[in-house]
Amino acid sequence: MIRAAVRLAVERGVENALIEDITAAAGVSHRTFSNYFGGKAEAIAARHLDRARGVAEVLRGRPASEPLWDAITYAALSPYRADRKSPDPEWTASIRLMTSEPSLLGEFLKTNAIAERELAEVVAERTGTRVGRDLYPRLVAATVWAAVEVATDKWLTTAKPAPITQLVRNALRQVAAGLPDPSAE
Amino acid sequence: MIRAAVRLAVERGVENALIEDITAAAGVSHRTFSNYFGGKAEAIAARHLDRARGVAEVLRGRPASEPLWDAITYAALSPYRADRKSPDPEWTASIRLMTSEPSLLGEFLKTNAIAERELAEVVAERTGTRVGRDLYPRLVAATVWAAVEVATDKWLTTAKPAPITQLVRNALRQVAAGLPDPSAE
DNA sequence: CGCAATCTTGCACAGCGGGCAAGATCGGCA
DNA sequence: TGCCGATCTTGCCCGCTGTGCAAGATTGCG
Repeated sequence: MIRAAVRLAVERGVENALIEDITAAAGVSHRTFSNYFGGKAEAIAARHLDRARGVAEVLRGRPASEPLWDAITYAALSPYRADRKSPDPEWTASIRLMTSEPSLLGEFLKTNAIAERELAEVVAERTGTRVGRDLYPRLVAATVWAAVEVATDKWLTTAKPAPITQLVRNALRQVAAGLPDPSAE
Repeated sequence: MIRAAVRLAVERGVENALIEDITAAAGVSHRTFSNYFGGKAEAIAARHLDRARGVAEVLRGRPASEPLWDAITYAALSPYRADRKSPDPEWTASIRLMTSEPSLLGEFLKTNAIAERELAEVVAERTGTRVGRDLYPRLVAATVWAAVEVATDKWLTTAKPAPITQLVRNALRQVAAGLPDPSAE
């Protein structure tokens, strides 16, 4: 069902991919679709949501002895490890779609916000901080996702991009170390 | 019109504030509303969008001699300077609404994304980097907004919060300096 | 087999977004 | 002042969407 939604939306554009078409392609009724998803956008974002939430999950599984940012980097790269070689073309297509179509962008950002929230929780556990009290875990989670988003976007929009794993690693290193003005010496 | 949308949505909830009601309260037709906004969410977020874009605008106006993060901090705090005393209650209400109502959250995040994009542009100008080529300006813009969002959220959800300007300043200082593990010594 | 819980479907309806064309309003210009 | 073009507003209309409701199908367990 998710696959049908993504495929049709990519093929003919989001506007021209009627829910009716999607449900027909998936062999379910219009009504069933609504039982599972709040709308077209949610269906298209569903796969990405799973991947994103996995990051927090993986981080939780890392040994406590591992340095925080090493563990974070490992977790942030984990979605790409699942892909045998270059990232799942269906996933990249959905990202491209969600970041380019205004009607989907909101849902895309929402999924990242959900994942970010969960990541902050795990970071808090690891660092002995509390999400409700300290800024730290939320700042870490927010900057991590910011780095991932920026790296992903660069990877998607550059002609001959470096491997996405390297871009993410690079971005994470920068935000972890701070971002002093490069033009000031 | 924007005011009417926010007021009604806050009073009776987003669901129960029909566009028809909003347009009636604003003295315009249903159709005119659609000419200006793509939907209820966009109307409610409009004010926040203006404030958010102002940050990039203000940063552009800062002297080039000012250290980057000082200028950024000044710009990030500028929306609050407009408010005579404590932040505009209408604005805070709209933020509360947008962050709590799932149907508005996407639009809220979109506005921040737009502002972030513009901020990245200005940061690039200032630091001699290029948005298309370097990760740096986008990482800065993204982390700045992350800091602002986290600080704002804490301010909104804490019982007796510190002044929001202080929270933002604090968050910005942390992300600018990097985020090493506080539990590791 | 039988029953209960869950999932799926069809129906119906209000709300929404937007194309279109007619009318109103406003600005400049002679 | 009076005219005209540009912009803004409105009403009409239609297809798409989301959801409450109730009936029917399916599944799993005893």
